[in-house]
Amino acid sequence: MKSQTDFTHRTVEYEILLTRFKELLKKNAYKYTIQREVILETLYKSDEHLTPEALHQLIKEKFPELKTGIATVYRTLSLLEDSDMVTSLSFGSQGKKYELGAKEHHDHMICTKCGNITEFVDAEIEERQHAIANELGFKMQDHSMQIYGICKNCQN
Amino acid sequence: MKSQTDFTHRTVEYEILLTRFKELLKKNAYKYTIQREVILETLYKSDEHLTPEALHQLIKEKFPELKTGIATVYRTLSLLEDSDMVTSLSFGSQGKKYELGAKEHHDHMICTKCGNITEFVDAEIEERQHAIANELGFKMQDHSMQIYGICKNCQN
DNA sequence: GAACTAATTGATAGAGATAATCAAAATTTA
DNA sequence: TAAATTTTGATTATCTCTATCAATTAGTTC
Repeated sequence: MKSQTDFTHRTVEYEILLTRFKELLKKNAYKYTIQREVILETLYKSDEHLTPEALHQLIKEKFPELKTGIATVYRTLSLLEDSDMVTSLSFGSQGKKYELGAKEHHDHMICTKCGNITEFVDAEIEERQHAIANELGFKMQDHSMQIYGICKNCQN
Repeated sequence: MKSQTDFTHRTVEYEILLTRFKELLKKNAYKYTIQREVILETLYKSDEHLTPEALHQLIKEKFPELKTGIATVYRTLSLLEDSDMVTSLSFGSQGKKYELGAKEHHDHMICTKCGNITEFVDAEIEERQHAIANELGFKMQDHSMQIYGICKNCQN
Protein backbone atom coordinates (compact mmCIF):
# COMPACT_ATOMS: atom_id res chain seq x y z
CA MET A 1 0.00 0.00 0.00
CA LYS A 2 1.33 3.41 -0.98
CA SER A 3 0.87 5.76 1.95
CA GLN A 4 -0.52 9.24 1.55
CA THR A 5 0.58 10.10 5.05
CA ASP A 6 1.80 13.65 5.25
CA PHE A 7 4.87 14.20 7.36
CA THR A 8 5.03 17.90 8.12
CA HIS A 9 7.20 20.17 10.23
CA ARG A 10 10.35 18.16 9.71
CA THR A 11 13.48 19.59 11.24
CA VAL A 12 17.11 18.72 10.73
CA GLU A 13 17.23 17.48 14.29
CA TYR A 14 14.39 15.14 13.58
CA GLU A 15 15.96 13.91 10.37
CA ILE A 16 19.05 12.93 12.33
CA LEU A 17 16.92 11.12 14.86
CA LEU A 18 15.07 9.33 12.11
CA THR A 19 18.31 8.26 10.49
CA ARG A 20 19.50 6.85 13.80
CA PHE A 21 16.23 4.98 14.05
CA LYS A 22 16.50 3.53 10.56
CA GLU A 23 20.04 2.39 11.26
CA LEU A 24 18.86 0.75 14.42
CA LEU A 25 16.16 -1.11 12.51
CA LYS A 26 18.57 -2.26 9.86
CA LYS A 27 21.13 -3.40 12.38
CA ASN A 28 18.60 -5.65 14.06
CA ALA A 29 16.88 -6.83 10.89
CA TYR A 30 13.71 -5.07 11.93
CA LYS A 31 11.54 -3.63 9.24
CA TYR A 32 10.72 -0.02 8.62
CA THR A 33 7.00 0.64 8.93
CA ILE A 34 4.96 3.81 8.76
CA GLN A 35 3.55 3.03 12.19
CA ARG A 36 7.00 2.93 13.73
CA GLU A 37 8.00 6.19 12.15
CA VAL A 38 4.78 7.89 13.17
CA ILE A 39 5.27 6.79 16.76
CA LEU A 40 8.80 8.18 16.80
CA GLU A 41 7.70 11.39 15.14
CA THR A 42 4.77 11.97 17.45
CA LEU A 43 6.94 11.36 20.47
CA TYR A 44 9.46 13.83 19.07
CA LYS A 45 6.95 16.54 18.29
CA SER A 46 5.11 16.31 21.57
CA ASP A 47 8.18 17.19 23.62
CA GLU A 48 6.36 15.88 26.67
CA HIS A 49 6.29 12.83 28.85
CA LEU A 50 3.54 10.71 27.36
CA THR A 51 1.72 7.61 28.48
CA PRO A 52 1.30 4.95 25.79
CA GLU A 53 -2.41 5.71 25.97
CA ALA A 54 -1.89 9.44 25.35
CA LEU A 55 0.56 8.75 22.55
CA HIS A 56 -1.92 6.42 20.90
CA GLN A 57 -4.60 9.08 21.17
CA LEU A 58 -2.40 11.70 19.50
CA ILE A 59 -1.56 9.33 16.68
CA LYS A 60 -5.18 8.45 16.07
CA GLU A 61 -5.98 12.15 15.79
CA LYS A 62 -3.09 13.12 13.52
CA PHE A 63 -2.92 10.01 11.37
CA PRO A 64 -6.37 8.44 11.48
CA GLU A 65 -5.88 6.70 8.14
CA LEU A 66 -3.25 4.42 9.69
CA LYS A 67 -5.61 2.92 12.23
CA THR A 68 -2.62 2.31 14.46
CA GLY A 69 -3.45 -0.15 17.24
CA ILE A 70 -2.51 0.35 20.86
CA ALA A 71 -0.55 -2.91 20.78
CA THR A 72 1.77 -1.48 18.14
CA VAL A 73 2.36 1.57 20.31
CA TYR A 74 3.37 -0.62 23.24
CA ARG A 75 5.53 -2.83 21.02
CA THR A 76 7.32 0.10 19.46
CA LEU A 77 7.90 1.83 22.78
CA SER A 78 9.48 -1.36 24.12
CA LEU A 79 11.63 -1.60 21.05
CA LEU A 80 12.72 2.02 21.41
CA GLU A 81 13.38 1.62 25.11
CA ASP A 82 15.42 -1.53 24.63
CA SER A 83 17.52 0.38 22.14
CA ASP A 84 17.89 3.32 24.52
CA MET A 85 16.16 5.73 22.18
CA VAL A 86 13.46 6.47 24.72
CA THR A 87 13.36 6.23 28.48
CA SER A 88 10.41 5.66 30.74
CA LEU A 89 9.36 7.05 34.08
CA SER A 90 7.32 4.76 36.29
CA PHE A 91 4.22 6.00 38.07
CA GLY A 92 3.24 2.98 40.14
CA SER A 93 -0.13 1.59 39.24
CA GLN A 94 -0.66 4.56 36.96
CA GLY A 95 1.71 3.02 34.46
CA LYS A 96 4.65 4.58 32.70
CA LYS A 97 5.39 7.78 30.86
CA TYR A 98 7.81 7.81 27.97
CA GLU A 99 10.10 10.46 26.58
CA LEU A 100 12.65 10.55 23.82
CA GLY A 101 15.99 9.71 25.35
CA ALA A 102 18.08 11.12 22.53
CA LYS A 103 18.81 14.21 24.52
CA GLU A 104 21.26 14.10 27.36
CA HIS A 105 20.44 12.35 30.61
CA HIS A 106 18.50 14.20 33.25
CA ASP A 107 16.54 13.70 36.45
CA HIS A 108 13.01 14.79 37.22
CA MET A 109 11.30 17.22 39.51
CA ILE A 110 7.63 16.33 39.72
CA CYS A 111 4.86 18.58 40.99
CA THR A 112 2.49 16.57 43.16
CA LYS A 113 -0.36 18.98 42.48
CA CYS A 114 -0.38 19.52 38.73
CA GLY A 115 1.75 16.52 37.74
CA ASN A 116 4.06 18.57 35.60
CA ILE A 117 7.62 17.43 35.19
CA THR A 118 10.69 19.65 35.15
CA GLU A 119 13.99 18.20 34.08
CA PHE A 120 17.38 18.89 35.57
CA VAL A 121 20.91 17.54 35.74
CA ASP A 122 23.36 17.97 38.56
CA ALA A 123 26.92 16.95 37.94
CA GLU A 124 27.67 16.47 41.60
CA ILE A 125 24.82 14.02 42.06
CA GLU A 126 25.78 12.11 38.93
CA GLU A 127 29.28 11.75 40.27
CA ARG A 128 28.19 10.56 43.70
CA GLN A 129 25.90 7.96 42.16
CA HIS A 130 28.80 6.37 40.34
CA ALA A 131 30.94 6.48 43.45
CA ILE A 132 28.25 4.83 45.56
CA ALA A 133 27.65 2.03 43.07
CA ASN A 134 31.37 1.31 43.12
CA GLU A 135 31.50 1.31 46.91
CA LEU A 136 28.69 -1.22 47.09
CA GLY A 137 30.25 -3.46 44.49
CA PHE A 138 27.53 -2.78 41.92
CA LYS A 139 28.11 -2.65 38.22
CA MET A 140 25.95 0.39 37.59
CA GLN A 141 23.68 0.29 34.57
CA ASP A 142 21.29 3.13 35.08
CA HIS A 143 19.71 5.31 37.67
CA SER A 144 16.68 7.44 38.15
CA MET A 145 15.94 10.20 40.57
CA GLN A 146 12.76 12.08 41.24
CA ILE A 147 12.17 15.01 43.52
CA TYR A 148 8.57 15.54 44.51
CA GLY A 149 7.19 18.86 45.61
CA ILE A 150 4.95 21.75 44.76
CA CYS A 151 5.94 23.89 41.83
CA LYS A 152 5.99 27.67 41.77
CA ASN A 153 2.62 27.95 40.06
CA CYS A 154 0.84 25.62 42.44
CA GLN A 155 2.14 27.27 45.59
CA ASN A 156 -0.47 30.02 45.38
CA MET B 1 -14.99 -10.84 69.02
CA LYS B 2 -12.14 -11.38 71.50
CA SER B 3 -9.06 -12.26 69.54
CA GLN B 4 -6.78 -15.11 70.53
CA THR B 5 -4.14 -13.77 68.20
CA ASP B 6 -0.72 -14.11 69.73
CA PHE B 7 1.58 -11.16 69.19
CA THR B 8 5.08 -12.39 69.88
CA HIS B 9 8.55 -10.91 69.66
CA ARG B 10 7.45 -7.43 70.58
CA THR B 11 10.20 -4.91 70.95
CA VAL B 12 10.23 -1.46 72.45
CA GLU B 13 10.87 -0.06 68.99
CA TYR B 14 7.79 -1.78 67.72
CA GLU B 15 5.69 -0.59 70.63
CA ILE B 16 6.61 2.98 69.77
CA LEU B 17 5.67 2.38 66.16
CA LEU B 18 2.38 0.86 67.22
CA THR B 19 1.61 3.81 69.45
CA ARG B 20 2.27 6.16 66.54
CA PHE B 21 -0.08 4.08 64.46
CA LYS B 22 -2.85 4.15 67.06
CA GLU B 23 -2.53 7.90 67.39
CA LEU B 24 -2.78 8.20 63.66
CA LEU B 25 -5.96 6.14 63.64
CA LYS B 26 -7.50 8.17 66.43
CA LYS B 27 -6.60 11.47 64.82
CA ASN B 28 -8.41 10.50 61.63
CA ALA B 29 -11.31 8.76 63.32
CA TYR B 30 -10.22 5.46 61.83
CA LYS B 31 -10.84 2.35 63.84
CA TYR B 32 -8.30 0.03 65.33
CA THR B 33 -8.63 -3.47 63.94
CA ILE B 34 -6.57 -6.59 64.41
CA GLN B 35 -6.03 -6.79 60.68
CA ARG B 36 -4.47 -3.36 60.58
CA GLU B 37 -2.16 -4.13 63.45
CA VAL B 38 -1.14 -7.46 61.96
CA ILE B 39 -0.29 -5.79 58.68
CA LEU B 40 1.86 -3.22 60.43
CA GLU B 41 3.54 -5.86 62.58
CA THR B 42 4.27 -8.20 59.70
CA LEU B 43 5.73 -5.36 57.70
CA TYR B 44 7.86 -4.44 60.70
CA LYS B 45 9.12 -7.95 61.37
CA SER B 46 9.88 -8.76 57.77
CA ASP B 47 12.45 -6.00 57.42
CA GLU B 48 12.23 -6.40 53.68
CA HIS B 49 10.63 -4.72 50.73
CA LEU B 50 7.38 -6.60 50.25
CA THR B 51 4.79 -6.71 47.53
CA PRO B 52 1.18 -6.59 48.76
CA GLU B 53 0.91 -10.14 47.51
CA ALA B 54 3.91 -11.35 49.53
CA LEU B 55 2.72 -9.50 52.60
CA HIS B 56 -0.68 -11.11 52.30
CA GLN B 57 0.95 -14.51 52.02
CA LEU B 58 3.00 -13.99 55.17
CA ILE B 59 -0.05 -12.89 57.11
CA LYS B 60 -2.06 -15.88 55.98
CA GLU B 61 0.72 -18.16 57.22
CA LYS B 62 1.29 -16.48 60.56
CA PHE B 63 -2.27 -15.54 61.41
CA PRO B 64 -4.48 -17.95 59.49
CA GLU B 65 -7.35 -17.53 61.95
CA LEU B 66 -7.84 -13.94 60.78
CA LYS B 67 -8.59 -14.88 57.19
CA THR B 68 -7.28 -11.48 56.16
CA GLY B 69 -8.31 -10.60 52.63
CA ILE B 70 -5.98 -9.17 50.03
CA ALA B 71 -8.22 -6.13 49.69
CA THR B 72 -7.60 -5.23 53.31
CA VAL B 73 -3.88 -5.46 52.74
CA TYR B 74 -4.12 -3.03 49.83
CA ARG B 75 -6.41 -0.72 51.77
CA THR B 76 -4.16 -0.65 54.80
CA LEU B 77 -1.02 -0.12 52.76
CA SER B 78 -2.66 2.87 51.08
CA LEU B 79 -3.69 4.21 54.45
CA LEU B 80 -0.17 3.79 55.81
CA GLU B 81 1.39 5.34 52.74
CA ASP B 82 -0.95 8.33 52.82
CA SER B 83 0.10 8.87 56.40
CA ASP B 84 3.78 8.52 55.54
CA MET B 85 4.28 5.48 57.72
CA VAL B 86 5.32 3.34 54.80
CA THR B 87 6.82 4.18 51.45
CA SER B 88 6.54 2.32 48.21
CA LEU B 89 8.96 1.59 45.41
CA SER B 90 7.54 1.27 41.95
CA PHE B 91 8.53 -1.53 39.61
CA GLY B 92 6.74 -0.59 36.41
CA SER B 93 4.13 -3.10 35.40
CA GLN B 94 5.41 -5.43 38.12
CA GLY B 95 3.62 -3.38 40.76
CA LYS B 96 4.97 -1.88 43.97
CA LYS B 97 7.03 -2.97 46.92
CA TYR B 98 6.41 -1.48 50.34
CA GLU B 99 8.65 -0.86 53.31
CA LEU B 100 8.16 0.75 56.70
CA GLY B 101 9.15 4.36 56.48
CA ALA B 102 9.64 4.78 60.22
CA LYS B 103 13.35 4.27 59.98
CA GLU B 104 15.55 6.95 58.62
CA HIS B 105 15.33 7.92 54.99
CA HIS B 106 17.43 6.09 52.43
CA ASP B 107 17.78 5.53 48.70
CA HIS B 108 17.86 2.24 46.83
CA MET B 109 20.32 0.26 44.80
CA ILE B 110 18.45 -2.36 42.83
CA CYS B 111 19.96 -5.40 41.18
CA THR B 112 18.40 -5.88 37.75
CA LYS B 113 19.21 -9.60 37.79
CA CYS B 114 18.03 -10.88 41.17
CA GLY B 115 15.79 -7.96 42.14
CA ASN B 116 17.40 -7.52 45.52
CA ILE B 117 17.46 -4.10 47.05
CA THR B 118 20.29 -2.54 49.01
CA GLU B 119 19.70 0.65 50.92
CA PHE B 120 22.04 3.57 51.26
CA VAL B 121 22.16 7.20 52.22
CA ASP B 122 24.53 9.80 50.95
CA ALA B 123 24.61 13.12 52.73
CA GLU B 124 26.02 14.95 49.76
CA ILE B 125 23.21 13.82 47.48
CA GLU B 126 20.59 14.68 50.09
CA GLU B 127 22.02 18.15 50.32
CA ARG B 128 22.12 18.71 46.58
CA GLN B 129 18.53 17.60 46.22
CA HIS B 130 17.35 20.27 48.61
CA ALA B 131 19.48 22.87 46.89
CA ILE B 132 18.11 21.96 43.46
CA ALA B 133 14.49 22.09 44.62
CA ASN B 134 15.13 25.56 45.98
CA GLU B 135 16.80 26.72 42.78
CA LEU B 136 13.81 25.59 40.73
CA GLY B 137 11.30 27.24 43.06
CA PHE B 138 9.90 23.95 44.28
CA LYS B 139 8.62 23.35 47.76
CA MET B 140 10.21 19.95 48.19
CA GLN B 141 8.08 17.26 49.79
CA ASP B 142 9.93 14.07 49.08
CA HIS B 143 12.33 12.42 46.75
CA SER B 144 13.35 9.00 45.62
CA MET B 145 16.42 7.73 43.95
CA GLN B 146 17.23 4.36 42.53
CA ILE B 147 20.45 3.11 41.09
CA TYR B 148 20.13 0.07 38.86
CA GLY B 149 22.92 -2.34 38.23
CA ILE B 150 24.26 -5.81 38.80
CA CYS B 151 25.12 -6.76 42.36
CA LYS B 152 28.30 -8.50 43.46
CA ASN B 153 26.68 -11.92 43.59
CA CYS B 154 25.16 -11.71 40.14
CA GLN B 155 28.34 -10.55 38.43
CA ASN B 156 29.68 -14.10 38.26
C1' DG C 1 7.76 -5.56 -10.91
C1' DA C 2 5.85 -10.26 -9.56
C1' DA C 3 6.55 -13.95 -6.32
C1' DC C 4 8.31 -15.49 -1.93
C1' DT C 5 9.47 -15.36 2.95
C1' DA C 6 9.44 -13.63 7.27
C1' DA C 7 8.23 -9.81 10.20
C1' DT C 8 4.57 -6.69 11.56
C1' DT C 9 0.06 -5.29 12.25
C1' DG C 10 -4.74 -4.67 14.44
C1' DA C 11 -8.09 -6.82 17.04
C1' DT C 12 -8.93 -9.21 20.79
C1' DA C 13 -8.37 -12.24 24.56
C1' DG C 14 -5.64 -12.93 28.70
C1' DA C 15 -2.82 -11.84 32.80
C1' DG C 16 -1.61 -9.32 36.85
C1' DA C 17 -2.13 -5.52 40.01
C1' DT C 18 -5.20 -2.57 42.22
C1' DA C 19 -9.83 -0.36 43.10
C1' DA C 20 -14.91 -0.52 43.74
C1' DT C 21 -18.99 -2.76 45.57
C1' DC C 22 -21.76 -4.63 49.13
C1' DA C 23 -23.70 -7.46 52.69
C1' DA C 24 -22.00 -9.15 57.09
C1' DA C 25 -19.21 -8.33 61.05
C1' DA C 26 -16.57 -5.58 64.21
C1' DT C 27 -15.46 -1.18 66.71
C1' DT C 28 -16.54 2.93 69.06
C1' DT C 29 -19.76 5.97 71.30
C1' DA C 30 -23.25 6.98 74.28
C1' DT D 1 -25.28 -3.08 75.63
C1' DA D 2 -27.66 -0.96 71.85
C1' DA D 3 -27.07 2.20 68.02
C1' DA D 4 -24.31 4.30 64.57
C1' DT D 5 -20.61 3.94 61.63
C1' DT D 6 -16.57 1.83 59.80
C1' DT D 7 -14.21 -2.07 58.28
C1' DT D 8 -13.92 -6.48 56.48
C1' DG D 9 -13.78 -10.49 53.05
C1' DA D 10 -15.37 -12.01 48.84
C1' DT D 11 -16.12 -10.82 44.57
C1' DT D 12 -16.39 -8.18 40.52
C1' DA D 13 -14.65 -4.51 37.81
C1' DT D 14 -10.94 -1.78 35.93
C1' DC D 15 -6.62 -0.51 34.27
C1' DT D 16 -2.20 -1.40 32.22
C1' DC D 17 0.28 -4.28 29.59
C1' DT D 18 1.33 -8.83 27.05
C1' DA D 19 0.21 -12.92 24.10
C1' DT D 20 -2.09 -14.80 20.27
C1' DC D 21 -3.25 -15.18 15.53
C1' DA D 22 -4.92 -14.46 10.96
C1' DA D 23 -4.25 -10.93 7.56
C1' DT D 24 -1.14 -7.58 5.71
C1' DT D 25 3.20 -5.61 4.52
C1' DA D 26 8.32 -4.98 3.89
C1' DG D 27 12.44 -6.62 2.07
C1' DT D 28 14.57 -9.88 -1.10
C1' DT D 29 15.17 -12.62 -5.19
C1' DC D 30 14.40 -13.55 -9.67
